[in-house]
Amino acid sequence: MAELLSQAEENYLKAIYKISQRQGTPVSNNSISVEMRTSAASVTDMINRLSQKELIHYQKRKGVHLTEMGRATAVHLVRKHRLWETFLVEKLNFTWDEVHDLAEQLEHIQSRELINRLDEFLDFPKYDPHGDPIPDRNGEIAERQQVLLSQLPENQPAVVVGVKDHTTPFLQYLERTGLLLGAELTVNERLTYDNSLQLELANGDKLLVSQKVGQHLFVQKK
Amino acid sequence: MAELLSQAEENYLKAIYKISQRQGTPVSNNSISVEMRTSAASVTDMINRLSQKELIHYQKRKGVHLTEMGRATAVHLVRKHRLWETFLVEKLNFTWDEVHDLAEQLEHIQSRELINRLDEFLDFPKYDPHGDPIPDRNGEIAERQQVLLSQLPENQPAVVVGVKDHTTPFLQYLERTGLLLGAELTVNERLTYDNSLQLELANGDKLLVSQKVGQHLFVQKK
DNA sequence: AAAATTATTTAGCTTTGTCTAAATTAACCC
DNA sequence: GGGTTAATTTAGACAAAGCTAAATAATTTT
Repeated sequence: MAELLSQAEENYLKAIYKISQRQGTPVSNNSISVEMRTSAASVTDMINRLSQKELIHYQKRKGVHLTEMGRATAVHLVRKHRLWETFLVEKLNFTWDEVHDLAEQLEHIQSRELINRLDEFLDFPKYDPHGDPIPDRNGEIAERQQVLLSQLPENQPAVVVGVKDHTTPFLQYLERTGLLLGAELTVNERLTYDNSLQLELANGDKLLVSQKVGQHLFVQKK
Repeated sequence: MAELLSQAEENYLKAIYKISQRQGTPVSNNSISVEMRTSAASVTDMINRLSQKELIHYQKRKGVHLTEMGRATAVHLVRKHRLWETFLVEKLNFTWDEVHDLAEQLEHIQSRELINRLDEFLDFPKYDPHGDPIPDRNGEIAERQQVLLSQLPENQPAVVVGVKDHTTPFLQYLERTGLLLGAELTVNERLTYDNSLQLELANGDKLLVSQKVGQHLFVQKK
């Protein structure tokens, strides 16, 4: 699938994959340079190297998209990242807001066998601690029919299944308010003044959350 | 203790530490280039960089020795390497001859906290799967009064506690013959013709091993 | 002690991956 | 449709880590 790629090459592939998931394809030089916090000139260099290796297709000044091989490599990186995050939280008791940077390092470890054994050790988890799906060893990704909390109809029971914002402050907010993965809730009322949401949790607790929170939490209807 | 070192710098420190353990100090440019399988010119370059950072002391054409900081860094790398090996064998069911290369990668992951939690997860092991001592978080190394099997007096009961040769063929030889860590044995007879050893295991099995094997197995008297 | 061998350093080159500044091309706006 | 702005590429530099070949120093041999 992939020869030996440098960490830099892997990071670019991941960035391109991430952007294309968000904004579709083709992916511009500019969006990559923003995502990677690097100069546009560096991106041009790397685009040439990755094209050379047939991991991406590039049309001058048009933008980039991943080849099948590039996509598979990116998906495998995502698999590694999410399995390591799961390991760190489940086995080493890190909290979900601490694990991202560590997983960024660990995802570059080269060994198919290691990852497959880690997967088995963790009992083949389908989702990571943030609710993101973990690609299986064939690159298949379990998609879930989830919806943003902000789009949930009133009085529709639902379960929290993921976050759209992975930053520490948001994760800590959820920690404090108890809106963790698996929490069951319904929207009692949508307040039109500022689009905040009046929630009711399974235990009867009521909680008022801002529009911003509603737009960053994924829920699944029950 | 250590600022951020590159993997190359870390590998050189480890090599210097390893050689100085084996052959004492100072460590020559040449021995480093042999150990690292790299050119003497590259070693000269790196020696200059590491001196600059005060990780080693160097006197032109005399040789190198680690500073306190350099030694602490090397010991911490050894700690990481051996803890990861232990993890791979104990938790992911790798065999002891498979784990070295993987640990070489994993030992460069930068996080004190990760290693301390891994240590705890593994229940603070004192020795790795090859019987080598694991430095604790303060860099203390449990030394053992071990002796080479070839130096064990006849009829002195002993336990296998470590290997001096970490290569796959040797480890697989031990696997096949049952001479694993923890095996109890006595030397019944030393055959002067070729210095091979007639062993008797705890279960009564007899086993003839070559001089070479005797010189690569550590045992502890009972 | 001179010659031969071995070890070390220097010089110069290569590849990665980064940068800034300048030049070019594309896109947008009035 | 011409001008302004934004995006992209080119050119030229730099640092890290490696290499080979040549020069120099140290050690061993005879």
